[in-house]
Amino acid sequence: MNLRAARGTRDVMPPEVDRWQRVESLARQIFALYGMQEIRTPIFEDSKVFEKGTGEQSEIVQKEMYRFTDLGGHDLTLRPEGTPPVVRAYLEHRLAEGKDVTKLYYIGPMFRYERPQKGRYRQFHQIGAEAFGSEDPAVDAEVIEMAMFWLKELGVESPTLLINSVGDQDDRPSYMEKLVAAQRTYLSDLSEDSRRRHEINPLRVFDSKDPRDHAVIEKLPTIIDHLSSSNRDHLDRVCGYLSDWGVKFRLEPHLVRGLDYYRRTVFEITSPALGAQDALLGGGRYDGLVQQMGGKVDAPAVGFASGLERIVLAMPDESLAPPVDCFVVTIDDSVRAAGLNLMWRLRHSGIRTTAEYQGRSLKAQMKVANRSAAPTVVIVGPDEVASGTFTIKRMSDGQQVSSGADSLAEDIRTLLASEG
RNA sequence: GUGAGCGUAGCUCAACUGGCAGAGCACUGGGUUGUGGUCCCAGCGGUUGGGGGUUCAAGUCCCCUCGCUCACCCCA
Repeated sequence: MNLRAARGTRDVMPPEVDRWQRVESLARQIFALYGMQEIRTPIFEDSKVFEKGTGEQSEIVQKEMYRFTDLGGHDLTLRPEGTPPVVRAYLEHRLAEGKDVTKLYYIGPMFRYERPQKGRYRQFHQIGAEAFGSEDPAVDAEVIEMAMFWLKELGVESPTLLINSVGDQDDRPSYMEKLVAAQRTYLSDLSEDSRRRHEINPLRVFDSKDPRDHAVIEKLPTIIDHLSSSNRDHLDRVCGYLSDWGVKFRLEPHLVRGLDYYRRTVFEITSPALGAQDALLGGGRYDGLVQQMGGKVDAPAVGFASGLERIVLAMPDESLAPPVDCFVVTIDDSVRAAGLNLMWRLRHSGIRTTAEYQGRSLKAQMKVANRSAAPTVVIVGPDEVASGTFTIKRMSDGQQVSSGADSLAEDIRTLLASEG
């Protein structure tokens, strides 16, 4: 085997692709109920979009980007996440200058150069949603509730919603001082990785999976206890709406996000059906990002991104529907053209139809039909062509009925329906 | 970037302390006229991931390399 999909990429083959289509179509359907509209941004952007948006110091920009110079000398990057391109488009098309709340969602591939493992690929796919232009906690709650509604309709296995607030410029700086000071006193008890986090991004110490760190983490001050009164109120109101709308969640003071732009509300939805990479979806409020990316004034915003590979992993197996309704078999070459003609008519009457194309025997054609999972077979032979009456066979029980060329589609539909 | 495990037929896997590469499933043909699935018969299918070494002899032992998987890390 010589050519293979590149490391960290994979083909989504039938029938798995049915599940992907279901995830996507249900997202479109449900997000529309919240007034969301789709945006399609380019797969690659000027690298500055991610340096300014994702953050120059972030792990993603530092070591995970598919970054290249094109033939014209432009510094470009395959998008590692969806939010910065959407913000860029939001600004480029002057949406920030109106007062309306803008709700956008996107579906598409993202790229990060990481070691592949369960639920983690170098090309992966996200569905994300962003709401710009309001700091009403109702919008935070609405976006979260929408995500939960969607996952519930998809039947994903026990999604768990975690919520926290990471504060903003009013309360975060003084909290960070306390946190760093506290971490410093326990420095020798922390793992090497957490000591590094302490230097680069102290909040992420809370994310450590190293058991040695857990004891220290328990003793560190949490931001939720140091929120300003207005940020505490914002969080309480988000939680209040969620409770009103029947969304179960857990307040998790240790929840932090990897991206630096989050302010106030952060949330994550996990599922036990996954491995170590158990976050199905994550997001939060990112007031300030619009301005940081060049907006004359800021537009507050809140959104999330979900990983499709992970959602599909967490979905239940469902019995797959047959890919066709009918299979046409022809007894010999003399009736081949008549058979193909019948197939053409069926398709134009809305019956999904296929046939065998290797010129094999009737028996072999029947085997192919059986393998195709087509629920019905139309048999075309010299007698049928002469009389204009064809035989429809229902594969589940072998029952056969005769039908004229004009009533064939209708009779197939009847047979399919009576099967239940 | 770090660590561990694993690479044998299309798939799932066998092959004792080194001794003729196998099975099941799948696939192809047949079991007498124009009917699939179950059953029976026959058949196709392999540089044992690749390269080197040790040996009379390597799927098996050693070295290198490539790939896959899981975890760390990162995050969706």
